Amino acid sequence: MKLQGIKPIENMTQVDRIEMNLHDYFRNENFLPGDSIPKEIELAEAMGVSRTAMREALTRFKTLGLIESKKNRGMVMTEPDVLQNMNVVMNPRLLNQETMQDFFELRLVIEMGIVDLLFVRKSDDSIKKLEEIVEKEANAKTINESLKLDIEFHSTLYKISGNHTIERFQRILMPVFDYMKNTLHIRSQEQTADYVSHKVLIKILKDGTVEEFRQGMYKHLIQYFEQIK
Amino acid sequence: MKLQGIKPIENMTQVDRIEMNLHDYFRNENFLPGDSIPKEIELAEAMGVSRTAMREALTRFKTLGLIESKKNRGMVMTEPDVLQNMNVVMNPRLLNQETMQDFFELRLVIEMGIVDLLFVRKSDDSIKKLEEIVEKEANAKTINESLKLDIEFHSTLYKISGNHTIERFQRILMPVFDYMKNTLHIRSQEQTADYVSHKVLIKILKDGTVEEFRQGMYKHLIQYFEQIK
DNA sequence: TATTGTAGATATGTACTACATATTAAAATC
DNA sequence: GATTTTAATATGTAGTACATATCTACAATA
Repeated sequence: MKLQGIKPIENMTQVDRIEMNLHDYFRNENFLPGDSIPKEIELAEAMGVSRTAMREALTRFKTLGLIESKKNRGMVMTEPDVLQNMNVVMNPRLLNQETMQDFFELRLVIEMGIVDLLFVRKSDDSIKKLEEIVEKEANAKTINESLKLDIEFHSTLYKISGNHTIERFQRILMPVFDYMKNTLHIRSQEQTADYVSHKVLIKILKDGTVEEFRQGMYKHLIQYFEQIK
Repeated sequence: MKLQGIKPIENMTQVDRIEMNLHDYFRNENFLPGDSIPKEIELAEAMGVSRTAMREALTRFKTLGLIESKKNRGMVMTEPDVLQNMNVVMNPRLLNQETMQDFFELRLVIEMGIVDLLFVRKSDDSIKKLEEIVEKEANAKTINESLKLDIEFHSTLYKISGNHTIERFQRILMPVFDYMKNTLHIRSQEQTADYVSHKVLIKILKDGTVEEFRQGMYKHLIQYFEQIK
Protein backbone atom coordinates (compact mmCIF):
# COMPACT_ATOMS: atom_id res chain seq x y z
CA MET A 1 0.00 0.00 0.00
CA LYS A 2 1.32 3.37 -1.01
CA LEU A 3 0.40 6.42 1.01
CA GLN A 4 0.84 9.98 -0.06
CA GLY A 5 3.77 11.90 1.35
CA ILE A 6 5.22 8.89 3.11
CA LYS A 7 8.40 7.21 2.04
CA PRO A 8 9.78 3.89 3.28
CA ILE A 9 12.28 4.39 6.07
CA GLU A 10 14.92 2.28 4.38
CA ASN A 11 15.47 4.89 1.72
CA MET A 12 15.16 7.89 3.96
CA THR A 13 18.15 10.15 3.92
CA GLN A 14 19.68 11.57 7.04
CA VAL A 15 18.08 14.92 6.26
CA ASP A 16 14.67 13.23 6.22
CA ARG A 17 15.32 11.98 9.72
CA ILE A 18 16.57 15.37 10.85
CA GLU A 19 13.38 16.90 9.50
CA MET A 20 11.28 14.45 11.49
CA ASN A 21 13.30 15.10 14.63
CA LEU A 22 12.94 18.83 14.22
CA HIS A 23 9.21 18.42 13.74
CA ASP A 24 8.91 16.50 16.99
CA TYR A 25 11.20 18.96 18.72
CA PHE A 26 9.18 22.00 17.69
CA ARG A 27 5.95 20.34 18.78
CA ASN A 28 7.22 18.92 22.04
CA GLU A 29 8.86 22.16 23.07
CA ASN A 30 5.68 23.93 22.03
CA PHE A 31 7.37 26.48 19.83
CA LEU A 32 4.85 29.02 18.65
CA PRO A 33 4.96 31.70 15.95
CA GLY A 34 7.21 34.49 17.15
CA ASP A 35 9.42 32.27 19.30
CA SER A 36 13.04 32.24 18.31
CA ILE A 37 14.72 28.89 17.94
CA PRO A 38 18.28 27.74 18.64
CA LYS A 39 20.88 28.56 16.07
CA GLU A 40 21.92 26.20 13.32
CA ILE A 41 25.14 25.02 14.94
CA GLU A 42 23.49 24.27 18.24
CA LEU A 43 20.76 22.24 16.57
CA ALA A 44 23.32 20.43 14.44
CA GLU A 45 25.53 19.59 17.42
CA ALA A 46 22.60 18.58 19.60
CA MET A 47 21.52 16.16 16.90
CA GLY A 48 25.03 15.05 16.10
CA VAL A 49 24.97 16.04 12.45
CA SER A 50 26.79 18.53 10.29
CA ARG A 51 25.63 22.06 9.86
CA THR A 52 25.22 21.28 6.16
CA ALA A 53 22.61 18.59 6.71
CA MET A 54 20.85 20.60 9.41
CA ARG A 55 20.66 23.58 7.11
CA GLU A 56 19.03 21.50 4.44
CA ALA A 57 16.36 20.33 6.86
CA LEU A 58 15.84 23.90 8.03
CA THR A 59 15.53 25.04 4.41
CA ARG A 60 12.57 22.72 4.09
CA PHE A 61 10.87 24.36 7.06
CA LYS A 62 11.66 27.77 5.63
CA THR A 63 10.16 26.75 2.31
CA LEU A 64 6.99 25.64 4.05
CA GLY A 65 6.89 28.96 5.84
CA LEU A 66 7.17 27.44 9.30
CA ILE A 67 10.35 29.30 10.20
CA GLU A 68 12.10 32.39 8.98
CA SER A 69 15.74 33.29 9.22
CA LYS A 70 17.23 36.72 9.29
CA LYS A 71 20.84 37.05 8.44
CA ASN A 72 22.97 37.35 11.56
CA ARG A 73 19.90 37.49 13.75
CA GLY A 74 18.78 33.91 14.03
CA MET A 75 15.61 32.05 13.26
CA VAL A 76 12.04 32.41 14.47
CA MET A 77 8.93 30.32 14.17
CA THR A 78 6.41 31.92 11.84
CA GLU A 79 2.75 31.47 11.19
CA PRO A 80 2.60 29.50 7.97
CA ASP A 81 0.61 30.79 5.03
CA VAL A 82 -1.41 27.74 4.11
CA LEU A 83 -2.12 28.89 0.57
CA GLN A 84 1.24 30.36 -0.32
CA ASN A 85 2.93 27.27 -1.69
CA MET A 86 -0.24 26.09 -3.35
CA ASN A 87 0.00 29.15 -5.56
CA VAL A 88 3.45 28.25 -6.85
CA VAL A 89 2.47 24.71 -7.61
CA MET A 90 -0.96 25.31 -9.16
CA ASN A 91 0.33 25.17 -12.69
CA PRO A 92 -1.79 23.63 -15.47
CA ARG A 93 1.36 22.63 -17.31
CA LEU A 94 2.43 20.42 -14.44
CA LEU A 95 -0.83 18.91 -13.21
CA ASN A 96 -2.61 15.93 -14.70
CA GLN A 97 -6.00 16.22 -16.29
CA GLU A 98 -7.85 14.49 -13.47
CA THR A 99 -6.52 16.79 -10.80
CA MET A 100 -7.41 19.81 -12.87
CA GLN A 101 -10.90 18.48 -13.41
CA ASP A 102 -11.13 18.12 -9.62
CA PHE A 103 -10.13 21.72 -9.07
CA PHE A 104 -12.45 22.84 -11.83
CA GLU A 105 -15.27 21.17 -9.92
CA LEU A 106 -14.05 22.54 -6.61
CA ARG A 107 -14.32 26.04 -7.98
CA LEU A 108 -17.95 25.36 -8.93
CA VAL A 109 -18.63 23.74 -5.57
CA ILE A 110 -17.36 26.80 -3.76
CA GLU A 111 -19.28 29.15 -5.99
CA MET A 112 -22.49 27.33 -5.02
CA GLY A 113 -21.65 26.88 -1.36
CA ILE A 114 -20.57 30.44 -0.79
CA VAL A 115 -24.12 31.68 -1.26
CA ASP A 116 -24.92 31.15 2.40
CA LEU A 117 -22.08 33.46 3.34
CA LEU A 118 -23.19 36.07 0.83
CA PHE A 119 -26.63 36.42 2.34
CA VAL A 120 -25.21 36.79 5.82
CA ARG A 121 -22.66 39.41 4.80
CA LYS A 122 -24.07 41.34 1.87
CA SER A 123 -24.46 45.08 2.26
CA ASP A 124 -25.88 47.97 0.27
CA ASP A 125 -22.37 49.09 -0.49
CA SER A 126 -21.23 45.78 -1.86
CA ILE A 127 -24.34 45.41 -4.00
CA LYS A 128 -23.69 48.84 -5.45
CA LYS A 129 -20.19 47.70 -6.30
CA LEU A 130 -21.63 44.76 -8.23
CA GLU A 131 -24.02 47.04 -10.07
CA GLU A 132 -21.17 49.26 -11.17
CA ILE A 133 -19.38 46.29 -12.66
CA VAL A 134 -22.48 45.18 -14.55
CA GLU A 135 -22.87 48.67 -15.91
CA LYS A 136 -19.31 48.61 -17.22
CA GLU A 137 -19.99 45.20 -18.71
CA ALA A 138 -22.88 46.58 -20.71
CA ASN A 139 -20.53 49.11 -22.28
CA ALA A 140 -17.63 46.76 -22.81
CA LYS A 141 -16.18 46.99 -26.31
CA THR A 142 -13.85 44.00 -26.55
CA ILE A 143 -14.19 40.36 -25.51
CA ASN A 144 -11.13 40.75 -23.37
CA GLU A 145 -12.74 43.59 -21.50
CA SER A 146 -15.88 41.53 -20.95
CA LEU A 147 -13.84 38.62 -19.62
CA LYS A 148 -12.02 40.86 -17.20
CA LEU A 149 -15.25 42.31 -15.89
CA ASP A 150 -16.74 38.83 -15.56
CA ILE A 151 -13.81 37.87 -13.37
CA GLU A 152 -14.19 41.07 -11.42
CA PHE A 153 -17.86 40.35 -10.78
CA HIS A 154 -17.17 36.94 -9.32
CA SER A 155 -14.14 38.16 -7.41
CA THR A 156 -16.36 40.77 -5.84
CA LEU A 157 -18.78 38.06 -4.78
CA TYR A 158 -15.90 36.32 -3.05
CA LYS A 159 -15.03 39.59 -1.35
CA ILE A 160 -18.61 39.96 -0.17
CA SER A 161 -18.36 36.51 1.37
CA GLY A 162 -16.08 38.17 3.90
CA ASN A 163 -13.79 35.17 3.82
CA HIS A 164 -10.33 36.30 2.85
CA THR A 165 -8.99 32.76 2.63
CA ILE A 166 -11.70 31.62 0.23
CA GLU A 167 -11.14 34.76 -1.80
CA ARG A 168 -7.44 34.01 -2.12
CA PHE A 169 -8.14 30.35 -2.77
CA GLN A 170 -10.37 31.25 -5.67
CA ARG A 171 -7.69 33.43 -7.21
CA ILE A 172 -5.25 30.56 -6.95
CA LEU A 173 -7.70 28.22 -8.66
CA MET A 174 -8.18 30.64 -11.55
CA PRO A 175 -5.36 29.49 -13.84
CA VAL A 176 -6.64 25.94 -13.69
CA PHE A 177 -10.23 27.02 -14.20
CA ASP A 178 -9.19 29.13 -17.16
CA TYR A 179 -7.24 26.28 -18.63
CA MET A 180 -10.19 23.91 -18.32
CA LYS A 181 -12.48 26.53 -19.79
CA ASN A 182 -10.34 26.53 -22.91
CA THR A 183 -9.83 22.79 -23.01
CA LEU A 184 -13.42 21.65 -22.60
CA HIS A 185 -15.39 23.34 -25.31
CA ILE A 186 -17.83 25.36 -23.32
CA ARG A 187 -20.89 26.69 -25.04
CA SER A 188 -21.28 30.43 -25.06
CA GLN A 189 -23.85 31.92 -22.74
CA GLU A 190 -25.98 33.13 -25.62
CA GLN A 191 -26.69 29.58 -26.71
CA THR A 192 -28.19 28.76 -23.35
CA ALA A 193 -31.93 29.06 -23.04
CA ASP A 194 -32.49 29.96 -19.41
CA TYR A 195 -29.20 31.70 -18.79
CA VAL A 196 -29.11 33.95 -15.75
CA SER A 197 -27.09 37.12 -16.15
CA HIS A 198 -25.07 39.02 -13.60
CA LYS A 199 -27.82 41.60 -13.57
CA VAL A 200 -30.42 39.05 -12.57
CA LEU A 201 -28.10 37.64 -9.90
CA ILE A 202 -27.80 41.06 -8.32
CA LYS A 203 -31.55 41.45 -8.29
CA ILE A 204 -31.94 38.13 -6.49
CA LEU A 205 -29.15 39.00 -4.08
CA LYS A 206 -31.02 42.21 -3.25
CA ASP A 207 -34.57 40.98 -2.93
CA GLY A 208 -34.56 37.20 -3.26
CA THR A 209 -33.83 34.22 -1.04
CA VAL A 210 -30.75 32.10 -0.60
CA GLU A 211 -32.38 29.26 -2.52
CA GLU A 212 -33.36 31.50 -5.41
CA PHE A 213 -29.88 32.92 -5.61
CA ARG A 214 -28.32 29.48 -5.58
CA GLN A 215 -30.52 28.30 -8.40
CA GLY A 216 -29.70 31.49 -10.26
CA MET A 217 -26.01 30.87 -9.76
CA TYR A 218 -26.42 27.31 -11.00
CA LYS A 219 -28.04 28.54 -14.16
CA HIS A 220 -25.44 31.25 -14.51
CA LEU A 221 -22.77 28.55 -14.43
CA ILE A 222 -24.82 26.01 -16.37
CA GLN A 223 -22.30 25.67 -19.21
CA TYR A 224 -19.71 24.54 -16.69
CA PHE A 225 -22.02 22.23 -14.79
CA GLU A 226 -22.86 20.53 -18.07
CA GLN A 227 -19.26 19.33 -18.17
CA ILE A 228 -19.71 17.32 -14.99
CA LYS A 229 -20.62 13.70 -15.49
CA MET B 1 1.83 47.93 -0.33
CA LYS B 2 2.74 44.51 0.92
CA LEU B 3 1.95 41.47 -1.17
CA GLN B 4 1.95 37.95 0.04
CA GLY B 5 4.94 35.80 -0.82
CA ILE B 6 6.88 38.67 -2.35
CA LYS B 7 9.94 40.17 -0.76
CA PRO B 8 11.67 43.40 -1.78
CA ILE B 9 14.61 42.69 -4.08
CA GLU B 10 17.01 44.65 -1.91
CA ASN B 11 16.89 42.02 0.80
CA MET B 12 16.78 39.00 -1.46
CA THR B 13 19.54 36.55 -0.89
CA GLN B 14 21.47 34.98 -3.72
CA VAL B 15 19.54 31.76 -3.24
CA ASP B 16 16.32 33.68 -3.79
CA ARG B 17 17.65 34.85 -7.13
CA ILE B 18 18.82 31.37 -8.03
CA GLU B 19 15.34 30.09 -7.26
CA MET B 20 13.81 32.68 -9.57
CA ASN B 21 16.28 31.85 -12.32
CA LEU B 22 15.58 28.16 -12.01
CA HIS B 23 11.87 28.86 -12.17
CA ASP B 24 12.28 30.77 -15.41
CA TYR B 25 14.64 28.13 -16.74
CA PHE B 26 12.24 25.27 -16.08
CA ARG B 27 9.40 27.15 -17.70
CA ASN B 28 11.31 28.45 -20.70
CA GLU B 29 12.86 25.09 -21.45
CA ASN B 30 9.43 23.58 -20.99
CA PHE B 31 10.52 20.94 -18.53
CA LEU B 32 7.63 18.59 -17.80
CA PRO B 33 7.08 15.93 -15.14
CA GLY B 34 9.27 12.98 -15.97
CA ASP B 35 12.00 15.01 -17.67
CA SER B 36 15.38 14.76 -16.07
CA ILE B 37 17.21 17.98 -15.40
CA PRO B 38 20.92 18.85 -15.48
CA LYS B 39 23.00 17.88 -12.50
CA GLU B 40 23.70 20.17 -9.62
CA ILE B 41 27.23 21.08 -10.65
CA GLU B 42 26.24 21.93 -14.19
CA LEU B 43 23.41 24.17 -12.98
CA ALA B 44 25.69 25.80 -10.43
CA GLU B 45 28.43 26.47 -12.98
CA ALA B 46 26.01 27.66 -15.62
CA MET B 47 24.66 30.17 -13.15
CA GLY B 48 28.05 31.05 -11.75
CA VAL B 49 27.31 30.10 -8.15
CA SER B 50 28.55 27.50 -5.73
CA ARG B 51 27.03 24.06 -5.53
CA THR B 52 26.08 24.92 -1.95
CA ALA B 53 23.79 27.76 -2.93
CA MET B 54 22.39 25.87 -5.91
CA ARG B 55 21.59 22.91 -3.68
CA GLU B 56 19.67 25.14 -1.31
CA ALA B 57 17.56 26.48 -4.17
CA LEU B 58 16.99 22.95 -5.41
CA THR B 59 15.97 21.88 -1.93
CA ARG B 60 13.17 24.41 -2.10
CA PHE B 61 11.90 22.88 -5.32
CA LYS B 62 12.16 19.43 -3.81
CA THR B 63 10.19 20.59 -0.78
CA LEU B 64 7.47 21.93 -3.03
CA GLY B 65 7.42 18.60 -4.84
CA LEU B 66 8.41 20.08 -8.18
CA ILE B 67 11.53 17.97 -8.54
CA GLU B 68 12.82 14.76 -7.05
CA SER B 69 16.37 13.61 -6.67
CA LYS B 70 17.60 10.06 -6.52
CA LYS B 71 20.97 9.52 -5.03
CA ASN B 72 23.59 9.07 -7.71
CA ARG B 73 20.96 9.08 -10.43
CA GLY B 74 20.14 12.73 -10.89
CA MET B 75 17.02 14.84 -10.65
CA VAL B 76 13.73 14.70 -12.48
CA MET B 77 10.77 17.03 -12.70
CA THR B 78 7.76 15.65 -10.86
CA GLU B 79 4.08 16.39 -10.84
CA PRO B 80 3.53 18.40 -7.67
CA ASP B 81 0.95 17.30 -5.15
CA VAL B 82 -0.93 20.52 -4.58
CA LEU B 83 -2.35 19.47 -1.22
CA GLN B 84 0.69 17.73 0.23
CA ASN B 85 2.35 20.68 1.89
CA MET B 86 -0.96 22.11 3.01
CA ASN B 87 -1.35 19.08 5.18
CA VAL B 88 1.88 19.70 7.06
CA VAL B 89 1.06 23.31 7.67
CA MET B 90 -2.62 23.00 8.59
CA ASN B 91 -1.95 23.06 12.30
CA PRO B 92 -4.38 24.79 14.68
CA ARG B 93 -1.52 25.55 17.04
CA LEU B 94 0.20 27.64 14.41
CA LEU B 95 -2.67 29.39 12.64
CA ASN B 96 -4.42 32.52 13.82
CA GLN B 97 -8.04 32.54 14.81
CA GLU B 98 -9.23 34.39 11.73
CA THR B 99 -7.65 31.98 9.30
CA MET B 100 -9.14 29.07 11.18
CA GLN B 101 -12.55 30.68 11.10
CA ASP B 102 -12.08 31.02 7.33
CA PHE B 103 -11.30 27.34 6.93
CA PHE B 104 -14.16 26.44 9.23
CA GLU B 105 -16.44 28.33 6.89
CA LEU B 106 -14.80 26.85 3.82
CA ARG B 107 -15.58 23.40 5.09
CA LEU B 108 -19.25 24.37 5.40
CA VAL B 109 -19.20 26.02 1.99
CA ILE B 110 -17.89 22.85 0.40
CA GLU B 111 -20.37 20.68 2.25
CA MET B 112 -23.18 22.76 0.76
CA GLY B 113 -21.70 23.13 -2.69
CA ILE B 114 -20.85 19.48 -3.08
CA VAL B 115 -24.51 18.54 -3.25
CA ASP B 116 -24.62 19.12 -6.99
CA LEU B 117 -21.86 16.56 -7.46
CA LEU B 118 -23.60 14.08 -5.19
CA PHE B 119 -26.74 14.01 -7.27
CA VAL B 120 -24.77 13.50 -10.46
CA ARG B 121 -22.67 10.67 -9.04
CA LYS B 122 -24.73 8.90 -6.42
CA SER B 123 -25.35 5.20 -6.89
CA ASP B 124 -27.34 2.45 -5.19
CA ASP B 125 -24.10 1.05 -3.84
CA SER B 126 -22.94 4.26 -2.27
CA ILE B 127 -26.33 4.91 -0.71
CA LYS B 128 -26.26 1.45 0.80
CA LYS B 129 -22.87 2.30 2.27
CA LEU B 130 -24.38 5.36 3.95
CA GLU B 131 -27.23 3.28 5.33
CA GLU B 132 -24.80 0.85 6.88
CA ILE B 133 -23.06 3.67 8.66
CA VAL B 134 -26.32 5.05 10.00
CA GLU B 135 -27.24 1.60 11.25
CA LYS B 136 -23.98 1.38 13.15
CA GLU B 137 -24.62 4.84 14.53
CA ALA B 138 -27.91 3.71 16.00
CA ASN B 139 -26.08 1.02 17.93
CA ALA B 140 -23.12 3.12 18.96
CA LYS B 141 -22.31 2.77 22.65
CA THR B 142 -19.83 5.55 23.33
CA ILE B 143 -19.69 9.18 22.29
CA ASN B 144 -16.35 8.54 20.70
CA GLU B 145 -17.84 5.85 18.56
CA SER B 146 -20.64 8.16 17.50
CA LEU B 147 -18.20 10.89 16.57
CA LYS B 148 -16.18 8.49 14.47
CA LEU B 149 -19.25 7.32 12.60
CA ASP B 150 -20.36 10.90 12.05
CA ILE B 151 -17.03 11.62 10.42
CA GLU B 152 -17.31 8.44 8.40
CA PHE B 153 -20.75 9.46 7.15
CA HIS B 154 -19.52 12.79 5.86
CA SER B 155 -16.32 11.30 4.50
CA THR B 156 -18.45 8.87 2.54
CA LEU B 157 -20.41 11.76 1.09
CA TYR B 158 -17.14 13.24 -0.11
CA LYS B 159 -16.27 9.90 -1.66
CA ILE B 160 -19.61 9.83 -3.44
CA SER B 161 -18.81 13.23 -4.89
CA GLY B 162 -16.26 11.36 -6.98
CA ASN B 163 -13.77 14.15 -6.49
CA HIS B 164 -10.63 12.76 -4.95
CA THR B 165 -9.06 16.16 -4.48
CA ILE B 166 -12.03 17.55 -2.57
CA GLU B 167 -12.09 14.39 -0.49
CA ARG B 168 -8.46 14.84 0.46
CA PHE B 169 -8.96 18.53 1.02
CA GLN B 170 -11.73 17.85 3.47
CA ARG B 171 -9.54 15.46 5.45
CA ILE B 172 -6.85 18.13 5.62
CA LEU B 173 -9.37 20.66 6.90
CA MET B 174 -10.55 18.32 9.64
CA PRO B 175 -8.09 19.24 12.40
CA VAL B 176 -9.02 22.89 12.05
CA PHE B 177 -12.72 22.12 11.92
CA ASP B 178 -12.39 19.95 15.00
CA TYR B 179 -10.50 22.64 16.81
CA MET B 180 -13.14 25.24 16.02
CA LYS B 181 -15.85 22.83 17.05
CA ASN B 182 -14.30 22.67 20.49
CA THR B 183 -13.50 26.36 20.70
CA LEU B 184 -16.85 27.78 19.70
CA HIS B 185 -19.38 26.27 22.01
CA ILE B 186 -21.60 24.45 19.62
CA ARG B 187 -25.02 23.39 20.78
CA SER B 188 -25.70 19.71 20.65
CA GLN B 189 -27.95 18.43 17.93
CA GLU B 190 -30.65 17.42 20.35
CA GLN B 191 -31.21 21.03 21.36
CA THR B 192 -32.08 21.94 17.80
CA ALA B 193 -35.73 21.92 16.86
CA ASP B 194 -35.73 21.07 13.18
CA TYR B 195 -32.54 19.06 13.12
CA VAL B 196 -32.12 16.81 10.12
CA SER B 197 -30.47 13.49 10.85
CA HIS B 198 -28.20 11.40 8.68
CA LYS B 199 -31.10 9.06 8.13
CA VAL B 200 -33.28 11.80 6.72
CA LEU B 201 -30.42 12.99 4.52
CA ILE B 202 -30.13 9.55 2.98
CA LYS B 203 -33.85 9.48 2.29
CA ILE B 204 -33.64 12.80 0.47
CA LEU B 205 -30.55 11.69 -1.42
CA LYS B 206 -32.50 8.65 -2.59
CA ASP B 207 -35.84 10.17 -3.49
CA GLY B 208 -35.56 13.93 -3.14
CA THR B 209 -34.21 16.82 -5.16
CA VAL B 210 -30.93 18.66 -5.05
CA GLU B 211 -32.63 21.64 -3.45
CA GLU B 212 -34.27 19.53 -0.76
CA PHE B 213 -31.00 17.82 0.03
CA ARG B 214 -29.17 21.10 0.28
CA GLN B 215 -31.74 22.50 2.67
CA GLY B 216 -31.51 19.28 4.62
CA MET B 217 -27.76 19.58 4.78
CA TYR B 218 -28.07 23.15 5.97
CA LYS B 219 -30.33 22.09 8.79
CA HIS B 220 -28.06 19.18 9.56
CA LEU B 221 -25.20 21.64 9.98
CA ILE B 222 -27.34 24.35 11.55
CA GLN B 223 -25.34 24.51 14.78
CA TYR B 224 -22.26 25.37 12.75
CA PHE B 225 -24.00 27.88 10.51
CA GLU B 226 -25.24 29.65 13.61
CA GLN B 227 -21.62 30.55 14.32
CA ILE B 228 -21.35 32.58 11.14
CA LYS B 229 -22.04 36.25 11.49
C1' DT C 1 25.70 -18.73 -24.93
C1' DA C 2 23.89 -17.23 -20.83
C1' DT C 3 24.71 -16.04 -16.34
C1' DT C 4 27.22 -14.19 -12.76
C1' DG C 5 30.79 -11.36 -10.86
C1' DT C 6 33.84 -7.32 -10.87
C1' DA C 7 35.52 -2.65 -11.83
C1' DG C 8 34.85 1.84 -12.82
C1' DA C 9 32.09 5.91 -13.51
C1' DT C 10 28.52 8.67 -11.85
C1' DA C 11 25.74 12.36 -9.09
C1' DT C 12 23.71 13.11 -4.92
C1' DG C 13 24.35 13.13 0.22
C1' DT C 14 27.14 14.54 4.08
C1' DA C 15 30.99 16.77 6.47
C1' DC C 16 34.31 20.25 7.38
C1' DT C 17 36.46 24.68 6.86
C1' DA C 18 36.64 29.44 5.78
C1' DC C 19 35.00 33.84 5.19
C1' DA C 20 31.46 37.61 3.99
C1' DT C 21 28.06 40.44 5.92
C1' DA C 22 24.37 42.85 8.53
C1' DT C 23 23.08 43.72 13.04
C1' DT C 24 23.53 44.29 17.92
C1' DA C 25 25.83 45.39 21.93
C1' DA C 26 29.71 46.89 24.28
C1' DA C 27 33.58 49.89 24.57
C1' DA C 28 36.08 53.94 23.64
C1' DT C 29 36.45 58.62 22.56
C1' DC C 30 35.21 63.32 22.63
C1' DG D 1 26.16 62.24 27.92
C1' DA D 2 26.35 61.69 23.03
C1' DT D 3 28.78 59.91 19.28
C1' DT D 4 31.92 56.91 17.13
C1' DT D 5 34.58 52.49 17.10
C1' DT D 6 35.09 48.03 17.96
C1' DA D 7 33.89 43.41 18.75
C1' DA D 8 30.81 39.66 18.78
C1' DT D 9 27.24 37.28 16.50
C1' DA D 10 24.60 33.86 13.26
C1' DT D 11 23.26 33.26 8.81
C1' DG D 12 24.73 33.20 3.83
C1' DT D 13 28.04 31.61 0.42
C1' DA D 14 32.09 29.13 -1.32
C1' DG D 15 35.15 25.35 -1.83
C1' DT D 16 36.92 20.85 -0.96
C1' DA D 17 36.65 16.11 0.16
C1' DC D 18 34.69 11.81 0.50
C1' DA D 19 30.75 8.31 1.15
C1' DT D 20 27.53 5.68 -1.24
C1' DA D 21 23.92 3.65 -4.28
C1' DT D 22 23.30 2.63 -8.95
C1' DC D 23 24.38 1.89 -13.67
C1' DT D 24 27.45 0.33 -17.48
C1' DA D 25 30.56 -2.41 -19.38
C1' DC D 26 33.47 -5.81 -19.38
C1' DA D 27 35.39 -10.11 -17.62
C1' DA D 28 34.98 -14.58 -15.63
C1' DT D 29 32.59 -18.68 -15.07
C1' DA D 30 29.63 -22.55 -15.95
